Amino acid sequence: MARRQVTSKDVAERAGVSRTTVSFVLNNVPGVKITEETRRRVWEAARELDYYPTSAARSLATGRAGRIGIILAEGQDPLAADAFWPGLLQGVTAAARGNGYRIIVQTAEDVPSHDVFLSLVREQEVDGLILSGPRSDDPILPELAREGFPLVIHGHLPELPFPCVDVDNRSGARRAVQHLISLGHRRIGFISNAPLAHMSARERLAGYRQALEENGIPFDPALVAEANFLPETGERAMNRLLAIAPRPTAVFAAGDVVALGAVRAIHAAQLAIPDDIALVGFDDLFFAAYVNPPMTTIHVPAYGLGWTAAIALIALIDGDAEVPSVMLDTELIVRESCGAKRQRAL
Amino acid sequence: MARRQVTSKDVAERAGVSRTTVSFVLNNVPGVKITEETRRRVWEAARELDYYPTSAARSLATGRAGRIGIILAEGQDPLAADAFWPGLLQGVTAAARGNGYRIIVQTAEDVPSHDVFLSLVREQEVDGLILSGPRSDDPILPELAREGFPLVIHGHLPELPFPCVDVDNRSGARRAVQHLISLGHRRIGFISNAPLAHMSARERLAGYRQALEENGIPFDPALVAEANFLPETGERAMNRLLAIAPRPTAVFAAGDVVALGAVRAIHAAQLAIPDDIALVGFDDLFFAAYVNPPMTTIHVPAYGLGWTAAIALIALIDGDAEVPSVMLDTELIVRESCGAKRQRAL
DNA sequence: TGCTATAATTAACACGCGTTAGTAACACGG
DNA sequence: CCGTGTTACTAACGCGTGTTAATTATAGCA
Repeated sequence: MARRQVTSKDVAERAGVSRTTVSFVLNNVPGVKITEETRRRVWEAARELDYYPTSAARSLATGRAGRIGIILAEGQDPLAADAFWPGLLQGVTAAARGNGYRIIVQTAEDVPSHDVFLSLVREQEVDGLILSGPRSDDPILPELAREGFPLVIHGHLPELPFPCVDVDNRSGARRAVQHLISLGHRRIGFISNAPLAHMSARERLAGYRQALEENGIPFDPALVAEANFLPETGERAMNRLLAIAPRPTAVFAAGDVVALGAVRAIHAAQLAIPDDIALVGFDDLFFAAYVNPPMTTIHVPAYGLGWTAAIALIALIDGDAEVPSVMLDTELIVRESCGAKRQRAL
Repeated sequence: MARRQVTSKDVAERAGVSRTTVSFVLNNVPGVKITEETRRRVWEAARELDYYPTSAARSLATGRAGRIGIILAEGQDPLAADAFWPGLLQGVTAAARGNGYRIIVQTAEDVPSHDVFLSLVREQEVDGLILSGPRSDDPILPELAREGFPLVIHGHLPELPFPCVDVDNRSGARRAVQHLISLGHRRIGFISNAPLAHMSARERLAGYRQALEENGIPFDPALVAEANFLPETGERAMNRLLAIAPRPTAVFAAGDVVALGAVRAIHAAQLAIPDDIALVGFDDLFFAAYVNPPMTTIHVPAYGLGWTAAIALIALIDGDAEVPSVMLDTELIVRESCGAKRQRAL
């Protein structure tokens, strides 16, 4: 039934050479002289026997696993986190495959994060690790930093010397608000994606303020409403903004999920988007194109984040001393909710 | 910097026993008599040295990788596929972790699928494989079947002897249509999620017909419109149904993605959901709760699919001769688009 | 005491690969 | 003829574990 294991010894015998020569040829070891004829015979024997080197043996001999791990933590925003996984994973996979690495994923829902990944490191299952949304208080991280273990953070963790890969939240927010301003709005509300204790929320607020400032619009704290990941909190935040007189003519909701709640609140108030209130979101989660009206939002390059993180990690594994943190740029996706298309049509 | 590798030899020396004893104790090998005192000393030494067995060495010795692979193929429906990944992965991960397995994921976008997973099998990187949305024409699959390689299909592939795990599309569709019928509808349109060449589309259509039949409603082929994964195709299908006189009072869109297009078409025709046309979708993709109006749909248990597939695979790996295919049940999620809540409120 | 059975432990091998240090064959200049 | 290189290869070891077969200590019984 199960086919007999083909080893390099079999290939060696078939080609009439030693196992060493087989290894040299198949791995294309530089600096060893082997006749072209011998090389041919080895390759042919390997092909005929359908030889694949056993990964465990190779790992044991080389001391490298040939795998990188990625820890996917949900944080408090399962909806958005879920929406990012596929792109992130594809980016990591693509970059890793191009460099001969496989991917091990672990999801960390509620368990203490180091339970999930420490054994990966200690058992040498992986050569390096990408942490997406880590608990910054995990006591293992400083230890791994001291050991120089290759590790890349997706997100933000400045107190440790690991390279971080993240999207440029501030410039993205600035871009969104600038768009609204250039459409003529001057009274623009802000709904945070999360409590301001979160770095991403603070950064997006900073981008909002920066855009206002650059256009000489005074910042009004009353126009800032805090939401907390879930659509319901976005709805409540929007209702608070709607109660203000005069009402803002536009709102930047710093996360598509909370923007969904804002949409609901606006419709419940019998107001139209974008005619009564223009709306711009953030994240470009994949439902954004399909809600009513289709949402103008800031696209976050999930695939690019995964790719970049993997490339950075591989550089670390290869021993590069200084691998810099990276902030990826965002993109404004203009759909219907901001009113730009309608305005242009006039 | 990098800490010195701790081997079982170190543990043995520290505990004053042989390496063999260490292995016996730490692996809790049954049938070997070891003094309680010795056991204690070994465990203590292991703990003090922070010993973790190297996975490559263990794999080489045992012949088992301790990993299972999952191939995520997009098929022609990236939107829905993306929405399923996270739940599927979490289910697989949870079941695998509980049984001491790690997860290797490979995404297969456009590349020939066997390029993506054949080396995983041949290099013995994984003890078994879960294929999500495989190309049924891959010539490697019959070969793996002959070898008895542990493999589970997520989806449908009856011509090969692998266990399949899928959702019960027919009973789910029947449930959706039955719901509309029990709300009083008798003229119900059907929009397929995909061309009827696809098994899932045929099964969902069969469920639709079954529900009609069970309620004595004659089947009218004119009320069946074929869509093709994307929202635009759902929009076109809906427009065809809207052109029929008399207009259907309800529509079962056999996929949430095409249902989005249907929503757009209905709104474009200045009709209201559910007042003019009631709508039920399928899949419960996570935007379903947030579109306008919130969509009544059939929930597909992505997590459960992953869990079940992993459990089946582990049974195969453990040598169970007959691992049956499984069809998981669906659940009707009643929201606004079907009109049930409104009706009840009257 | 002497013999046997059992409990406790270990020496030695296997897993399949990469790799270092070495060998044999041969050419070449003097 | 010797000595020195160079080319083309191989013998042998190490990686860190699991496991089989053998060995030594301990108890039981006559």
